[in-house]
Amino acid sequence: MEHKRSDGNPKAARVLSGAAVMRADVTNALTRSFFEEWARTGYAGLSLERVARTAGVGKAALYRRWPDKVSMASDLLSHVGLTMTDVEEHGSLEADLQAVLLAIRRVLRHPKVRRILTDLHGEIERTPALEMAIRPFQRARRERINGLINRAIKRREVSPLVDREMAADLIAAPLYWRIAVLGGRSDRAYIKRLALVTGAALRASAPS
Amino acid sequence: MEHKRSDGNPKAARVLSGAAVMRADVTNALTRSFFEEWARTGYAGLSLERVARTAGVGKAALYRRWPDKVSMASDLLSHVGLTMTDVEEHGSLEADLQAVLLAIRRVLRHPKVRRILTDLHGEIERTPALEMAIRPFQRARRERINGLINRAIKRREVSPLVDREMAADLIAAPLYWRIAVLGGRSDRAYIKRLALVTGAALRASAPS
DNA sequence: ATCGGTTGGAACGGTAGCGTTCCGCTGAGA
DNA sequence: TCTCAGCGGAACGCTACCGTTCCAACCGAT
Repeated sequence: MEHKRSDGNPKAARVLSGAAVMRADVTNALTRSFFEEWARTGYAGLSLERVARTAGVGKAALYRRWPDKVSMASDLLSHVGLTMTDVEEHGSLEADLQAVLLAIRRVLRHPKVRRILTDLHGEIERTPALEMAIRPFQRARRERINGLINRAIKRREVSPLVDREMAADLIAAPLYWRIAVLGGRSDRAYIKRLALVTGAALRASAPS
Repeated sequence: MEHKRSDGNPKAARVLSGAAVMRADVTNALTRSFFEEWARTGYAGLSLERVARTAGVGKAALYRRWPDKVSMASDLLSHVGLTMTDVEEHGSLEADLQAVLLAIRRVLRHPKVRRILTDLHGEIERTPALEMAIRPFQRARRERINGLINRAIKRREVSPLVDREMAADLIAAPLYWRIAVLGGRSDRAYIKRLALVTGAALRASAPS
């Protein structure tokens, strides 16, 4: 991952001394088009030539920034904001769960995010470099759920022996399955019930 | 779906009267190569030319059977055996759940199946025809879970008001997420605990 | 033995993306 | 004002796949 775009902050363009620097608006247009095309055609069908074209940019401008598709994807993914700052102390396990589920739904509601995510999960088997790029997201989700469980333990709502790994699966999977895989709906009532049911599952998930 | 291969039984080749019929061994080689390549390159990167080549078959033989990629995929998927005959009366909700989870794991353990499945879930958004082809599988899974719930209701283990739709999500999703999306392990102890926890969730899933 | 349809193989023209290179233009720093 | 690097755009040679067409060889049914 040694790109010519080294600082990771496109907005710093054209402020360096000496000579011209790559323009931030071009970088932004390329970034937008990349994800747009990714959602439209999938990663495998993604053509950098088309990305540059729909960005209204020459191919040279793209290849000056990234050497190839997987580097561009990894770099752009690693620069996506994580926005996981919510502390989420809502007073009960079920309330915390509902907040997490709503946050997950908020992300999965964007059709582009949904398409890119499902496509990505299929592509990772073929392109391990992409797995590295999304590891921070997985870690963030895991820590978020860990915090939720720690609070529940402190409240004596679940056993300290609760299986955290299984808990992570139990919380994230059903909603992802429903929204992203099956393309189904999930209104607020569904989320609320899912939070209650998941809470019951977590309370029962201590090893016997 | 009006292919020249109309009977859906390749083994009936060369028994009709009158003249030569497409050879079943060629059809089988193409089928095998199609899924092989699908697992290797993904649906989007799947090239019919390569399928014919790796099958040791001329392109003409392939195009004589299917007009294009999506027709071939739909046809082949619809001919995959469902093997959902197990009645599964194991005496308790948890035992039934464990049997279903083990069956799901048995399928997801095959790397090719896993790859094709995750790829398929991403591709469906772009190729709705594929969705039609896997509907029978979804229906079979749904009925299997419905039967499981009916037996649990009869045993008075769960409320008759249990949310069947959510139950389907709760049962299938965590294991799929763990094995296919995260690429994680799932030994027999994990399955057993997951069955217990899912059972607790189902018992709690009646509307308040 | 003849017939008819499938076979593997090769080739067709067309489309498309890759990664590179060159052009004349623009605009900001010196 | 001059310089210089990034800019859009066009073209390069290359590779690959599409869907079609032709061929001689083959083989089972009649």
